[in-house]
Amino acid sequence: MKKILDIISQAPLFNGLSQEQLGQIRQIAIDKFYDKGKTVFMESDDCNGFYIVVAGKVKIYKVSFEGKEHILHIYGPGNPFGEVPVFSGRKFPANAETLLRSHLLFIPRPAFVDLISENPSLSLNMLAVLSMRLRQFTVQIENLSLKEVPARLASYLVYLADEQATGDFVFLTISKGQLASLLGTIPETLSRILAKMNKQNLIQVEGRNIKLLNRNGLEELAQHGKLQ
Amino acid sequence: MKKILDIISQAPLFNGLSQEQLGQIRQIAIDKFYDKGKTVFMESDDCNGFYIVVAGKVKIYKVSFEGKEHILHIYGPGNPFGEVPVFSGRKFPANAETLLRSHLLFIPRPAFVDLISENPSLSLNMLAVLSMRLRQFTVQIENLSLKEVPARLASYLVYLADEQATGDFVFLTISKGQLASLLGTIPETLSRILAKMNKQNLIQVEGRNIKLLNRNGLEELAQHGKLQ
DNA sequence: GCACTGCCTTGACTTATGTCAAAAATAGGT
DNA sequence: ACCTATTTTTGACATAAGTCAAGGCAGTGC
Repeated sequence: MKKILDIISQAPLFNGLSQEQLGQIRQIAIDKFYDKGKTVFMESDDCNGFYIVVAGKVKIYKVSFEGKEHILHIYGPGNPFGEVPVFSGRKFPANAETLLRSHLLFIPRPAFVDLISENPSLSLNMLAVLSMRLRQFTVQIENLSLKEVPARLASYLVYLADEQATGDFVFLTISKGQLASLLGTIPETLSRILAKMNKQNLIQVEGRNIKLLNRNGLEELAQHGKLQ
Repeated sequence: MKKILDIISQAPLFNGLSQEQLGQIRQIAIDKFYDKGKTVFMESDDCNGFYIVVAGKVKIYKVSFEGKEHILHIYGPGNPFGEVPVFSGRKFPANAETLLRSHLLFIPRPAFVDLISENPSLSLNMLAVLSMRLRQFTVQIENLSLKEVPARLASYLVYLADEQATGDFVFLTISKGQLASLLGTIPETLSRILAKMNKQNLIQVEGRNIKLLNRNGLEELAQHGKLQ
């Protein structure tokens, strides 16, 4: 119990809330446990609340008519997801599935709406979370429509290196197939591009460990990038 | 003055606010007038407030390194834009430019944050607006990564027909070049696809007037669409 | 009426990326 | 350690969509 409060208190959404307010949130939250590969909700399901990841990993994704899948986000501990229909009404806009055995908190809509109406700082936090999402989507759309796959990959690798703060070593926490889906492409294409980057001494791939050999080159590629 | 209040009172953002609250908003708002084709803000500009369209039309867009442009939204009267950095801090994530001579309201950030902290219904409205945007972006990303251009165009035409509620007649309020950019493609490709749809008796194009001849066919194309 | 400008269309060509199929490598469970 | 299932890589091929270039059309102003 203690631990859960620790995790949610570190989430941006609950940033700066008092112990009492956090307690209120814990009160209305419902624990949910899922095995790996389980569906949390499906696009067009009715929504009566949203979720927060306590432990594990969840992918949010869309599926095309032909069954091809595009991953929109992958969320880990501290991240909320599924909030959109809480405020816009309607159904979930995408699907959610666990990538690992996961512990989630479910926050029922009515109680949360009450809470947010009474706590300006909570509503400002939520506005900040949604705004950050919009910002990320803007980048995703830019990438998809204005950049080619090598540029998207380069940009993702540099982003990962910064986030993991492990110098020039990057570890993929998801499979390459999932990475392909996240970048809006297919495993074959990703594999070929990784091989090319390898050959050009931009990176050095060993399974899920990737070493960035030429950060400047990658950053340039991320911006206006062709890869011969 | 009266008219402006009418317009903003109809915006979803200010839905259900009292006359007094609307008055408060009008008080902090600053009128701005722009000729056609003027820049309202640029990506990475600092943000100290957001805008609402009173009259005219504004495009929100991204530009690639090579200068190619992708339109994210086109907003008309009643629509707010540029709110993201108000809540997430940081700079504007995209560019804004008027497509027509336009009258905008500028809402300064500090005054608005005060207002929203004191008005739960305003903050819930704002959450709803941002959530709707996220929903739209989800669809855009799905379209860009999982559908081909003919499907995106078909889906846009059907959407327009519904929105304009003019039966099977659609009028493009933007140039075909801009439509191409909105669909994430280029004018040449759009032109060719329109010609193909014409030949297959799905639509009948006459300048900016398009008649939908086979709505079912278009809807099917929008979902799993190949166009031979 | 005529030229000018911007927008749209058409054609020939290139290319990035997807598809299909098979082999190779890796991971997981017993 | 072994076997199976999944993931990844590689190859040959197909194709959607971009590039470049030229011509047509439409509206505007002189």
